[in-house]
Amino acid sequence: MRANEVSKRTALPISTLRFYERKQLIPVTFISRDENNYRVYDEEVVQYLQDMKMLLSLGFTIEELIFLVNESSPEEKLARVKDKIAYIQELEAKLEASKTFLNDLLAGKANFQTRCRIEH
Amino acid sequence: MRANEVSKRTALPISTLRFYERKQLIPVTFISRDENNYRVYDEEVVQYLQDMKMLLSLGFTIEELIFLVNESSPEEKLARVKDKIAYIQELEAKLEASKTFLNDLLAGKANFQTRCRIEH
DNA sequence: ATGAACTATGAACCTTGGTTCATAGCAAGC
DNA sequence: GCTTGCTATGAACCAAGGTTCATAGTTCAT
Repeated sequence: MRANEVSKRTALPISTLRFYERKQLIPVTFISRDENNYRVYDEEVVQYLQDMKMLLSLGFTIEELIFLVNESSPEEKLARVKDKIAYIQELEAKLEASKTFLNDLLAGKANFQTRCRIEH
Repeated sequence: MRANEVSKRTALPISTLRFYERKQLIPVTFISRDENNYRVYDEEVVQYLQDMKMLLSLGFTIEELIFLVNESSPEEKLARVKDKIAYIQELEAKLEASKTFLNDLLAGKANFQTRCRIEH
């Protein structure tokens, strides 16, 4: 499979595929080269990239993912994932607080709008 | 009040205060100058900055906040805040999905770990 | 067999939200 | 009055996560 197909199947720009490869987020075993030096991607890379995309969208950084993928110990992987779940729960609490804050703004409970109006 | 005090009361570095000012996130009416050209901050700027800090931490960008603060129409402000609440709700749904994904990882339902192991 | 589309490369560029630096003028305590 | 510390400025720098560019070789459809 060449870059174009991987790009279409993962909805990641080719430039991003190359960027991830440069960052070593894509294990070398997923990519070989043909006689023209064109990249040949393994079938499995599609699912792998979809997972990475998901994990990135959760707030994992590329560095974290590289560590997660390359981490030799399954226990370490589990620990990382558990950490992330805890982090997500914190985020959820924060978002709840945020909604309250914004709803207070809407209800006029905060003096934010008053202070904004001062400016005009 | 000078920069040092604002910095201490908002827990924002002075460099950040100047950065926000440069970006026009701080309305000019909150800052004047003394005879030495030192900034003199209005008392109200403390609460204002605390609000901005909160809003930034929710995912508002500086550009959004500038617009929100300077928006002349109260209706527009309300619309913006409502949009943000909707956005936060989307985020919450996404985080829920993320937790499910990660819990599946932990439970070994995904084949992510298997594929990770392939690399070693 | 020719032009459009695909692939390769390294380097430069981009955005967001800031921080650091070099240089210089005030300030405040002892 | 001297030293330490606060303030000022513009410009450069930073990290993250990519994207764009210039240049060059390859492939595919007609």
